[in-house]
Amino acid sequence: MGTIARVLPNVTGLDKSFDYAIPDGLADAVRVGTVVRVELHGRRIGGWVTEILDVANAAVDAESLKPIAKVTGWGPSAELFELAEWASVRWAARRSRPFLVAASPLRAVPALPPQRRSALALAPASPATTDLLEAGGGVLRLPPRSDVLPAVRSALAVGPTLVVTPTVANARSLATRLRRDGASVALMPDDWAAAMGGVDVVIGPRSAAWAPCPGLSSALVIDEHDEALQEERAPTWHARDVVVERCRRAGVPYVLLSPTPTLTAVETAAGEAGVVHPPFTRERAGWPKLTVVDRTDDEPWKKSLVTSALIDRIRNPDLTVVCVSNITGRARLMACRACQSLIRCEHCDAAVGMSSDERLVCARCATERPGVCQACGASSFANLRPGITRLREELEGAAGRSVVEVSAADDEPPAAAGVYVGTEAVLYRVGRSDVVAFLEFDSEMLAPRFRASEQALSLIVRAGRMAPEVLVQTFSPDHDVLQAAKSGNPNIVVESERARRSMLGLPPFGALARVSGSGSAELVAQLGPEIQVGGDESTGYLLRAQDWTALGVQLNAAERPKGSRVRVEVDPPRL
DNA sequence: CGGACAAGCTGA
DNA sequence: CAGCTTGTCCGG
Repeated sequence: MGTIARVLPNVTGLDKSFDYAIPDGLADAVRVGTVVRVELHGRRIGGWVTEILDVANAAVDAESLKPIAKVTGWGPSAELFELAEWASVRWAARRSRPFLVAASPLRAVPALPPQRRSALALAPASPATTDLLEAGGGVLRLPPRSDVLPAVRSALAVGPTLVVTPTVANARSLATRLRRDGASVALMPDDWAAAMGGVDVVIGPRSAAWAPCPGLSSALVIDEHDEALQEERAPTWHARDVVVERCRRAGVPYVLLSPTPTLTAVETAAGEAGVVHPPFTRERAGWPKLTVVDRTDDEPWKKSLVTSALIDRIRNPDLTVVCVSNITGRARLMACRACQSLIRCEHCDAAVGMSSDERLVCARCATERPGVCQACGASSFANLRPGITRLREELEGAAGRSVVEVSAADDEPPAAAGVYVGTEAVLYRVGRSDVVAFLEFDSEMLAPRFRASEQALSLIVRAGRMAPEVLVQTFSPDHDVLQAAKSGNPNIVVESERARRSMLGLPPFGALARVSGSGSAELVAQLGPEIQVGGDESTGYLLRAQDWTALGVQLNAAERPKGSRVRVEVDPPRL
């Protein structure tokens, strides 16, 4: 007798469900989502109950099945299994396991704590959020220096709210403030059990898009533009897209908050209430003062990164200045002092830098040769793009005070100083300052990535949260990104992106994936005519399709040759 | 995934 | 033909 449980093993490489008998004693403890242990092929493995079957509908009777060996505890609810199925197509993951792992507790949860929904109603503090929620959700555009707490309070006044932030630190600080306000909060991933038991707010980083939230009444994504919301490794799922789909399925509103919403967010919200923002004068006041240093004004022979505007700031002992340069110690550009020609690789023609032992090493093809000019044979070179170390010395000379180099690799917080220099990582490692200076912002704005404009504007947002002034050195002072930041109107970038991407069929107006690694040629060859294929196996194939479902279905259906190491990145984060 | 078992290669 | 490697199949 009894009923049958269909169990999906939590084992990589095994994408098949198996049926087990539910022993009478466990009948109450086993439901869809329950985490169990079962015997399979002579070993004990963990898994999720994905379905409860009636004996009448099952192919075999319960007697001939092995029993569930043990109930480990609570797991994801039924809706999240369906959402995981959807995500496995959307990001061509083939299996839903990675998503179910994100949706499951870290440790066994044998019993749930009691519900802790607070009776006290927090006064809604953001009328714009309340309006958006009533209108079915959308994008809330608030300038860089504004607080998102009122928006969260307005959402949780309506009912249980799911909040996703880019980092754990963001989530933790918001959680602390919400608790101080008297709300019950589950901070993910640690408070999985409390979240499943029922609280006012479930909050956490990216993976919290999969957190339990019984009675979900709305969901918020904080800093929707932040790249941390997308998983870097395949499957490259994006928390924003998961939250939006989850809300649509649950029939509840979502709010995407950002000073600079992505085109994807704006297009997504167009189906709901669209974009809401404060009056322009108020929005503009929340953006940092943007100082644009036009480097085309320089004398042509003096293209120094240390401009007079920058020197003004770093010489001022009252100012803390953070300098951002994306030149790493290795990426260099050199010219012959004798004949002025650029030093290139003799094999592939790429610009080469000099190694510490005075030899020229090509970063592209690894060809090495002695430090001699290929045009005139001289052996004295000028460093056109110095590494950070060299730049630090140059800045220190100009500043007349000590300059600290900040690198991403250091574990220690940087020593206190008046001037810091480093790659983008410096924006994550130094706290408050008076000026953030991007020494060569063109390499951000004009980077060969299709989201370069959005990413560059989001750097200004980050800088603007650190400092009241953002200084940008550029050869393109009229670029959309700078217009948008200067006027506090990110819509300038959204509109130019819309025009460009709709013409080129780039996301969100088309689906894009990169397939690379050995065996990708065989995989790509199986795709139907509705998928356009570019590139080759050495550089990786670029796939385009009308929509994500068409792309995902085909990629998941294609067979992978044995021993292949194919990497599939849907909506590749850095392309 | 990891065990079972079959087919292929090697050496005396 | 034992002894070992390599490959394919399958699990409730």
